[in-house]
Amino acid sequence: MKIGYACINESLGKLGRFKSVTVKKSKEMNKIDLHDKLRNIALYNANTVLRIIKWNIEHGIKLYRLPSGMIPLDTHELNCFDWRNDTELLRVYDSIKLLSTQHDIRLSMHPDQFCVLSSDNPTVVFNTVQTLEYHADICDLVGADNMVIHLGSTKGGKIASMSRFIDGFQLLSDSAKSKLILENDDKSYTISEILDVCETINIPCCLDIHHHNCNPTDEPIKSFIDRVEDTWKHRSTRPKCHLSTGATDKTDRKHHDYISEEDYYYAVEVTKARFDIMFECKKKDLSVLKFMEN
DNA sequence: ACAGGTCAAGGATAC
DNA sequence: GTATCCTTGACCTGT
Repeated sequence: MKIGYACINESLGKLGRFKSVTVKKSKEMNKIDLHDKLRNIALYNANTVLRIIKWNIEHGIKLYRLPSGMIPLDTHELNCFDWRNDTELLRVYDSIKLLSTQHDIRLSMHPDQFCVLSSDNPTVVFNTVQTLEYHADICDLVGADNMVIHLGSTKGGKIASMSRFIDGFQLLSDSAKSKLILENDDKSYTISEILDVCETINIPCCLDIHHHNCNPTDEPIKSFIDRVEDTWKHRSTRPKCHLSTGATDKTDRKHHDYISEEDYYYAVEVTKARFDIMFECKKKDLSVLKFMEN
């Protein structure tokens, strides 16, 4: 069982953070300057991931999520940086892959809220496919095994939306399909509904325990564990769950700075210590460290 | 050095 | 239909 965190590393200070550029700023720049800026940021972000993974190795942390902004403006029409063919950048990605493989580090990604495969707007679905393909490419280059998203929209009802999601999934490349995993959310789709979709299209289900507390099912969480585990069987990876502590109480959708001991040991118990646990809290690595000392 | 405002993208909700 | 919030982090501007 591995535990880990997402994106930022607090211990490294400024060196554990990432760079970005806004569309607005990019529009004010000439193409050559913008190209250089995008390339520099992409290189900086890749080296930051490498730096963080080295730090993770020193501290025994073997689970880590890369940020979505590895390539600034990734799928935006303004992007003039041919990152897929940049030898220097690919070399850094390769170092990440090599180091992670050597040290048994599990990597993942999490495309953000704008990725809505279930949208009723074809343009949104088209953009989502582009974004998922971009994430899948980065996953391949650094050796990440999965990318997790939410089911998304509920327009026209959940049944119709789940059906749109399944249709949207068919638009993805085999590479993206083989990495996509689905997570229950804190407002709309419960673990039960997510499992139905996962079983239909044969993709793994990522159980978010805090989301389940906010958006529960009639049945207790433990009754879903076997089904969740079964969705992972066809991939050669351990099941994964997300864990947060509510800012004020169990059903507070806002995340606390740290994961509480109570929540952590509950997650271990519920998943029978057979799942990797991704911490989702503000203090990132600092929270994970608290549970690494024993 | 620090505080506050701003920023690509979708969706839900309130008016 | 339009405004606003959700929510996070980086960056910029003003003090």
